Formats: sequence, C-alpha cells, structure tokens
Amino acid sequence: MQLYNTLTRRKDEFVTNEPGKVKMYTCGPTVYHYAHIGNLRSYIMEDVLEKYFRYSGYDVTRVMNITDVGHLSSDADTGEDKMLKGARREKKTVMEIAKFYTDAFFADCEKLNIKTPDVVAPATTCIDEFIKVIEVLIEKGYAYEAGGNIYFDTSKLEQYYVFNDFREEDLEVGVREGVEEDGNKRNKADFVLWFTKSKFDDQELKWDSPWGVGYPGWHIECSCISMKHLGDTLDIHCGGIDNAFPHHTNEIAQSEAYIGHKWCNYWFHVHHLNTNSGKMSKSSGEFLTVSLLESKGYNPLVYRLFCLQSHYRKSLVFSYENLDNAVAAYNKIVARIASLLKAEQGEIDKAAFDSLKAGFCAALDNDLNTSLSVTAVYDVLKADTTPATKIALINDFDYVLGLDLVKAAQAALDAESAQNTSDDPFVQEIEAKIAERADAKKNKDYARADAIRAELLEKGVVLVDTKEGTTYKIEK
RNA sequence: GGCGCCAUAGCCAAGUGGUAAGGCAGAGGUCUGCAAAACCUUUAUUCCCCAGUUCAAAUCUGGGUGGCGCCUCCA
Repeated sequence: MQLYNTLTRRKDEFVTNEPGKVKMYTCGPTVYHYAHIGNLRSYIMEDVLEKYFRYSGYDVTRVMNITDVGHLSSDADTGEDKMLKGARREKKTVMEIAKFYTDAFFADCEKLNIKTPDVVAPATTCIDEFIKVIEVLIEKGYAYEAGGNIYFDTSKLEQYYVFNDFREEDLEVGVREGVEEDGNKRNKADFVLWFTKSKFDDQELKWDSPWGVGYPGWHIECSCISMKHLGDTLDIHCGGIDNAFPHHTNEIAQSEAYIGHKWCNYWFHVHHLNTNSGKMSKSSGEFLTVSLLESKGYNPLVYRLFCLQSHYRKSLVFSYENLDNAVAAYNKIVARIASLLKAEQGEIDKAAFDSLKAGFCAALDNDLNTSLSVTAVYDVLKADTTPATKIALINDFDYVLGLDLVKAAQAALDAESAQNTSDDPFVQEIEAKIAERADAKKNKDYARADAIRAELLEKGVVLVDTKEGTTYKIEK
C-alpha cells in the first residue's frame, strides 16, 4: 500500500515496524464542545484507513487521546483553558463538561460508523506519565524551568521543523489576533510542558508535580499516551493537517528527545473541510454538527459518503448542494441494491468477485483513494455477474466504506413489506386512498386520481405506479 | 513576509507522459392517461494562463494568475 507521508512529502510504501502489525495513533478531540462535521471528516478518513488496514490483514492497535485538560486557547499562558472556558459557559465543572462532550463525540462517531479505537485515553488519566517524561527531558537537558513553567528547548534539537522548511527568523509570532509572545521562552519555538504559573487562579484541574502544583501543556499528552500504550515506536500517526505544526512537530521533538531514536515513520494528515467562506472551525463561522444535519433530515452516513467521494488530502468544500448530491447518490445505490436483493440470487462467481475486489483494493492501495473505491461500488452494480456475487462484494467493501449499503437496502425492503401488513391508521388511510385512486383511474376520472395523488404528496407520501399496482414511499 | 497544498464539465471527482473514468444535476428516449420511479442513450476537441521539453503533455520544467492552509486555539 502506498500512503502519502507528510514527513517525506511523497507517497511511500507502507511498511510496519513489525510485520503484520500496525500501531496507530490518532489525535482525539478536545472535549469542550460538540465536534463539528469538519472535525469528523478527519475521524471518518482515519476510520477508513484503520479499517482498510484490518481488511488487508493487519492486526491493528489504535490509540486515541481525549484532551480534557491543558489545551489553552492561546499560547503564552494568557489564554484560558478550553475546557475551563466550556465549563464556565455551561456552568458545570470541567469534568462534567469533559464527560458530556466525550459521550457526545462517540455518539456522533457511532452515527457515522466510526469505530471506537482500541484504547481511548483521557489526558487526565495519564498525569503520572507526563511528569515522568518531563523529568527525563529535564535530566537530558531538553527542558528548562522559567517563570514557574517548564519549557521544551527546541534549540537542543538538530532538526525541529520536520514538516516545513521554516526558518525561525521568518516565523511571525502573534500572527493571529490575541496571541502574545511568552517572555520566558529562550527560543521562539519553545513550548510549555508543564504550567504552574497560570494567569488565572481558578484553573480547576491541578496536580502536584516536582515543579509545583500545576497542569500539563497540550502537546505532552499525545506523546505520553502513545508511548504508554504503543511503546517507543509508532507506525502511523494521524490527525488534521492544521496539527502538523506546531502540535505534531512538538510531539516528535519531545518523544524523540525522550526515547533517543526515531519515533514514528508515517504521518497521515487529513485536509480541511471548508465552507464557501473558508475553514470550518469551532471558534469561528458556521457550526455544523451531526445533530444539525439530522435535524434537517440528512442521514449521517450520507455525510460519510460525501467525505468518501473526495480524497483526504484535498480540501473539501461543504455546501448543502453538495450534500444533496451525495443524498441522491446514496439513495440510488441503496435502491439498486434493494432490487438486487429481490432478484434471484444465483451462485457467487469467484472469478468476478476476485477481479472486482482487486479494483477496490487497487484504489485504496493508492494513497487511500476513496473516491475511486466508491466508483468500485458502481462497477460492481454494473458488472455482468449474479446478484449473489454483487451483494457479497458490496458487503465486503462496506467493511471499509462503512456506509451500511446492504443494511439500508434490506431496511427499505422490510419497510415495504411492513406496509402491507401494518394496522397503523395512517397506513390504512393511504391504502384506502390508493384503492380509491385505482377506481378513479379505472373510470378514467384522471382529475380525481391526480387530486388524490397530490393530497397524499402533501402528507409526504409519494406514489409509485408499477405494472403490479401502486406502491408508495413515505418521505421525511 | 516565510513555508506548504491545490486548480479537470453546472456541481463533486478520477486520471502523474500515449490521446479526458465514475457520480449528481441536465437533455433525449422506453414505460405511463399524465406524472413519478426505474431502465437505455447522451453531455469537456479539452484539463486556470503563457512559454519550454517530447514523436506524444491534464500529467514533466520554468514563469504567471487565482483559491486554501500553517507560522503557538483549531481536525
């Protein structure tokens, strides 16, 4: 499998440290608010990656952190902790906020068919590890104390800017509004490992440490959690592209300074979901959540398809027009599968199965080309082979795609057959109207027939005339 | 100011040297009392622009233009 590696800036053949085993780390959410669908794009693409590893036969161990402390809303110890800010907004404790939004995050993931990682570790459960690693970094001379905080000294590294050709003097500190430079730092790029001197005294979560009571910096958690659960080598580290610098750059700095050798070979970065006005973010602009899409009648899996139709390394523009495009595509695929399920199944054609599967794998082997993998589904639907073969293939692909295609088709068929036997008064009313319309049609009273059709449409019932009679669909 | 990514039809999008996949929308047709649905057919002489390399360029090189991201909150 070829994967684009941000570290080498090219597509590399994916080779694990230990044959057959993938150690995978994913930066998890900061649980101070709901995840928006842009955040979830990353988790969808990472889920596809993880599932494709498993589909390809790898034994995967995947770890994800939950940032429930230490994520300041700006550098230089001037910004509030995001968690604390959320807590204050909702008049709850930090831990209540963390619990609530962690649950909300995994509920969204479930709706999107995103598998929960093998290990999910909240930062607050690993404080001892953070302290241990920071102590070693100080011992080794990579970290220093200044103004009550512990900083990582980036000048001690041979190469700090691993993902970008930044030159320190070209970096503009405070390019963003509201960010001030921290005068305690020896070098521009240094970052805080442990805070004890916070400008706000009411920081809720604090722990004792050799440097005083305080709390960890944001970057240290991912390094420590990864090393705690996956050891001192990592095959692939995932996250949003905006985290490449500084977050992932700092992770590499800390981790490699601590363990003294190369840490992670592959860096997988998902690009952003944008709106017409630019990047979607929690702190500005539109706030689109899975629940909001559901309230507008969208199946969350349609959003998953929307993401899959693009490539993870391309920025994607969200619009309702584009999402509607995915709705139509999803419904059509499901309808075609439903008609396959109704047909005479036949035998599975092994040769056809293998060759269509090869096309699907070739797509994903090429830097996780999910757009082509969706095309592979269309190739199956169009192929000259038995329904049994097609359904087996789509089920097989859906392990990775996670679109519940056959399940949705089966549900549609079940709903159809339930209609015939339902004693729901609404259904009986529809049946009566259909019978009335059939009579009108027989008597060539088309005005009456059309009036009945319009009346039912008003109630969200769409009539479908077939040779066998009239069926209907109830639309949301 | 520095660094990076990207530009293919109305929209989404594949294609990394051999003559433009696929999907959605649209158009025409079959079916229908008419629709809808379904099915069939169809839709880019051309890939942001200008040079260059080559027998051959959407693809490689150089120079532009435009969009986006990062440069200490972000997935």
